[in-house]
Amino acid sequence: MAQISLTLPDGNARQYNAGITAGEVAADISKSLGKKAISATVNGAHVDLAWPIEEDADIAIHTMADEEQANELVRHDLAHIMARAVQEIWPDTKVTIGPVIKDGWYYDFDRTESFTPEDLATIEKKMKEIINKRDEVRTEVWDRARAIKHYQDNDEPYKVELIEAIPGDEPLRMYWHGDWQDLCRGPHLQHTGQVPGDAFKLMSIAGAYWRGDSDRAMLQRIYGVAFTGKEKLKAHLNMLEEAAKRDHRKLGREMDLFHMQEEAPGQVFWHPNGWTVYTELQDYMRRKQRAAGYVEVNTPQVVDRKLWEASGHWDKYQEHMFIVEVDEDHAREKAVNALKPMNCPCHVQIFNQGMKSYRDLPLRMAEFGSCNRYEPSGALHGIMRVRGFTQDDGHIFCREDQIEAECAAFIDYLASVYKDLGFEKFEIMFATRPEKRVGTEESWDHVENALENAIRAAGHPYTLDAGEGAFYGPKLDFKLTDAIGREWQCGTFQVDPNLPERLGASYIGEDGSKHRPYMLHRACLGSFERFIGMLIENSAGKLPFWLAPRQVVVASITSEADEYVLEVVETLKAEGVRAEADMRNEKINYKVREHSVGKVPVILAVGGREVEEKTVSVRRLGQKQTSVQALSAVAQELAVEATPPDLRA
RNA sequence: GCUGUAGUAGCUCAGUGGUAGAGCGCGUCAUUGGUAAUGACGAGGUCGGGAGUUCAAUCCUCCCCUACAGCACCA
Repeated sequence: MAQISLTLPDGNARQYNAGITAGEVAADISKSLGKKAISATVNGAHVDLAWPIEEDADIAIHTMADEEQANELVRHDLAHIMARAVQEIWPDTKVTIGPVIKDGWYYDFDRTESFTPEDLATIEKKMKEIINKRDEVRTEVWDRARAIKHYQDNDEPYKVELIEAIPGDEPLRMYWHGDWQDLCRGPHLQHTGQVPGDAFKLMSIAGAYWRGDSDRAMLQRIYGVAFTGKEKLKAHLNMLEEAAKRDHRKLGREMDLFHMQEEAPGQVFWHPNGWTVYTELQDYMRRKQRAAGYVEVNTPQVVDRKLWEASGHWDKYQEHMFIVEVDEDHAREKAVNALKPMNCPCHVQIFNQGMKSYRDLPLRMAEFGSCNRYEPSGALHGIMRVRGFTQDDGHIFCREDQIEAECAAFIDYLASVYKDLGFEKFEIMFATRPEKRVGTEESWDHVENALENAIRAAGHPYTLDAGEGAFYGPKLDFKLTDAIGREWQCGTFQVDPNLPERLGASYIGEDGSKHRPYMLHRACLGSFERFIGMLIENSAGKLPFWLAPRQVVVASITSEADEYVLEVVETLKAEGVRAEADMRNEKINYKVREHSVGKVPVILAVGGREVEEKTVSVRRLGQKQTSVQALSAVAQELAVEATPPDLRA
């Protein structure tokens, strides 16, 4: 029998007969490792302990202490165990697929009856029984024909389809958890008892399309989360609770920022507090973009379909546009209009007015553009995904040789804005040509190269997101990570050779003849609505002082201080601080609680002593201790904090 | 849009085939207090909309709207 050499992570090599399994290697290294081992990585591939190794390889044996591998195995085995539990309880259920995802797994089932939330407890109970049985996990390699026959005989049509879709004719791996069998790539644990029975939880049931295709059957998906230990599960559930507390819809109500109602689905009624945040942010962005060399414009809301036909949007997005037709009795002539779903075609109209010279380029045009899109009802989510929104939109008309510098300048601009708003780090995704696209391959090659060179030149790391570009051109997407680790795509930078062509934009070059400009679409916040929603969730409502809608409440402790309360408020207002008086006949405890719930960053309490001494008792949101300070000093300090970051000395 | 769940007072929610209840909030009065809820009293709802079954519907059935979770979508 041939000898092979297996190299351990510490560099030591051991000799074995070819065909030895990783489990046997583990047991050979030490008895305890043999017991604790759960899987192995062989030449970079994560495999079962029962997997035979036929040639020289690097090998690492994993135990439950190897978080990454252990989580994968636990979640993967739980997917199988759950599917087995479901089929044991409801034998007429058809199985499909059940992959591992972040924090857990899901499994999609086809069953006539709907699962109910109560069913989850039943399934969980059954799963624990299976785990307690410590059933062996077996694997066999079958050829395709046998596997297909097996699933046909067992009336599992989805599995048949899956096998038929696997390219090539390599043999398939079949796994058994006890008597229950599934087609699977592996790897798995050795027996069901290795899965921690107290570190998983079934979370929810939802519909999901078979193979992610909305034209195909709707299956029932059950989601679960799982970890290697129950403390980790607990920590995860706490995190979810924490996230729920930050929900912008809840905070939006508690802080009296905005509301939404049935009569205007997907549109925001901004209340005074929320609108203060909005306008404060908009004022900031206006200063920033002016400083970055943009000219600001404004364009119509209701635009004839002819323009959308010319731009190509009518064809592609008609169903997602609000169509506006004036009543025939009133209209002088019949016209079909659409609420603008985007600003780009309108900006080209401005560009097209008069002759442009190469000397005018790059022309950076910005608009706080209000757009309306008829988003599918299921897509709406608070103020994060709405039907009426305002983008911090901008289009740069430029020559090809200017793309690189404009891209670099935009990344600087965006980094500076994000930093001011409390996000030090962001990620760049480089999205390339999608399947459905316009333009020639040469043009795509060209523009993708130009954009990639531009990011490289900007010296920022990026991740390739192949096939995710816009239909007209490649793009960069900018992702922020919030305080509890969630990612948000906000900024974008897109190169578009298509729209200037379609809408006939041109400039006169140095050579005296007409040329096509490139159009760069870019946004930093994305939309004010979404970004504010994200800011609320990121800060759990504790917005930075300069953005906080109610910055200071001056609360009287006794009515004797009322006059002084007003004086303090006036002093602060004169310093540009948003201050208000609370002289209600309530106890100070009550006022402190109410304004704390309302996320007011600073409460200044004043009673007899403060009136005497011209001081205020300062209480910062979230802090228990207070400090008594001179009014003048506090006013100066708060004036600095109230200044937007770009205006600070 | 699809699957599922839900909609009762401003908010959070209980409840019932015989036209509704709590806590908070709101109003009035008393209370003048020292950093996350002072007390008493009071007002407030055609039970999401429409149709049907029934002597009788907030409750049962059907349709619609909206929200929530996920999927699909996101110029």
